[in-house]
Amino acid sequence: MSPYDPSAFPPFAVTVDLVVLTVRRHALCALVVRRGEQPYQGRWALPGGFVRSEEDLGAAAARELAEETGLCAHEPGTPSIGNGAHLEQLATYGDPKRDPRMRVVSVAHLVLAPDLPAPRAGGDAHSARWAPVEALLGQEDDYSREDEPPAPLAFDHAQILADGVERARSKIEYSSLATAFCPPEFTVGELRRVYEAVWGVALDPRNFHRKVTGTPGFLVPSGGTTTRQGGRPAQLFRAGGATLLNPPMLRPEV
Amino acid sequence: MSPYDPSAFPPFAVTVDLVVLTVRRHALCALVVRRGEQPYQGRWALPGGFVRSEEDLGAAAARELAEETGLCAHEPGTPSIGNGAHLEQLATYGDPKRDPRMRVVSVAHLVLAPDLPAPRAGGDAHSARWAPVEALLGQEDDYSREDEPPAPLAFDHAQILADGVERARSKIEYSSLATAFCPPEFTVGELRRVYEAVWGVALDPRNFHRKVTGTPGFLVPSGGTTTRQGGRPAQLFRAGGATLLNPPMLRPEV
DNA sequence: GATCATAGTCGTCTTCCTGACGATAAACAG
DNA sequence: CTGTTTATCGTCAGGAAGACGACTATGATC
Repeated sequence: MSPYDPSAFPPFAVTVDLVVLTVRRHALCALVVRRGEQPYQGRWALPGGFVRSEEDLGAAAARELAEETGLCAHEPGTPSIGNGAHLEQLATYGDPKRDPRMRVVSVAHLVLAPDLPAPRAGGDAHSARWAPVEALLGQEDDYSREDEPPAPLAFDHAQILADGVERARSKIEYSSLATAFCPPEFTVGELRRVYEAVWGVALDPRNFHRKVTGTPGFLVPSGGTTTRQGGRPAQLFRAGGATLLNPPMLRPEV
Repeated sequence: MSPYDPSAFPPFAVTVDLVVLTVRRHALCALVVRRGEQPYQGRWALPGGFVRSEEDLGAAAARELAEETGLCAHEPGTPSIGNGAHLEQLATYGDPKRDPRMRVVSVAHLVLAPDLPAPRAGGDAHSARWAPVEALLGQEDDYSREDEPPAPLAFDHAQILADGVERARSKIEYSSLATAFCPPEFTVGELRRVYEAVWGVALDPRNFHRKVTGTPGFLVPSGGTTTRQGGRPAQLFRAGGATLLNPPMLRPEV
């Protein structure tokens, strides 16, 4: 190396893998599909697939997402239309032994989506489901009554998932990205429960309310109220134009 | 798609590109090499090259870095020995048209290094040099007496460089990574000039001194003093064990 | 209908951090 | 010796955040 000789380069397969996160029943959940073939047949894996010949990486990720969930994702540059989810590139994994069949370089992407109905299984997956990330990553916490034993994810997908979760946890600190987990209209309490689920901590409702309503551009009132959470009616908000929070939300000490 | 069929995948070339940053003469500079062949012959580009068949992505980046600069980089997981620089994966660029010859997916890496002597030109590059990022990115600022007209970088390297610079700018806010720009022993003033060069702002020496010396684990005194910056002798420090700064350094308003 | 549980919202107080900036200390240049 | 440069310590006011009390407006229960 490295005479830049295009005629003699080692060929790689390039795939995209998706870390699709949502908040369901007060828990951070990831989308996983059951593998229908070897290797790791029958094991859970992150959704993904090959990048096509004339396809950009982000486009491939958005296509795979649509195939698996029907979601219309938009990257930050793209104008935000419809009920799209947030999509961003996460990292690239290229260990020579990560796929026993051949050399595969996978460009992982992170998707943050509001709570959805059951995912539709599509493509090569026998089935798809939402699973709490704690169970998938084999944390210490209680999945005593979870219906799925914590079989490890296929390939290096546990590492990819862990990286995606950590990205989400840190990114909602200094950006308004937590609203990507919420429906178009939401209450301060619902947004707080998103933070609590993603961080796995309890937050003071009064300080949280003061913080988010006092940050300019974070939330804009939509006029209505709702009692879907019970208790006193809560004001409804939409995500404001601000994307960066300054000063940031502070994650409580460990 | 996407039956995961290894026998029928579109082949890609996978490369690593390097954004190597350092601080020289109070300016943030990047390592660029002059291209010796088509396309973009004679233009400046980021150093990089093909990933080998049995080589991990980070290893390929470290190898290319050593070939270009002689630097021994270590990724965060690796134990930090010697005069190594900081290396981390930045992002992956895979636009189908980014290289006119063929489909190339490039995994860009970010390297932060202390000020070095002139880079040694190696590999396929006719020559290598440090260039201020402002000139490379065609900023508004004064490069009136720069010896190089701001010819745009080859391929999409201007975008990659801009992403790397932005990563460095934000990362020194909440991590101790600014010390990667410093020699093993440095003064508070030298560290402050790193921040000033990377951010392009002036910082109050008194508040900066209070902040960095008051953050536990950021700096540990090494015992000696130096007057290499002129003026009153300054205490010498080494980087402490802390990697995350909490609370972070605050970048002044724009 | 009274009571209770639940969630939302507004305030207060203390503590910590930061930005602005005065003042002193220790070197070198003339 | 005097001015210049850089380093370092201190003070003060303003803002943000954690802890927590108090009040409000619903639905559920008796």
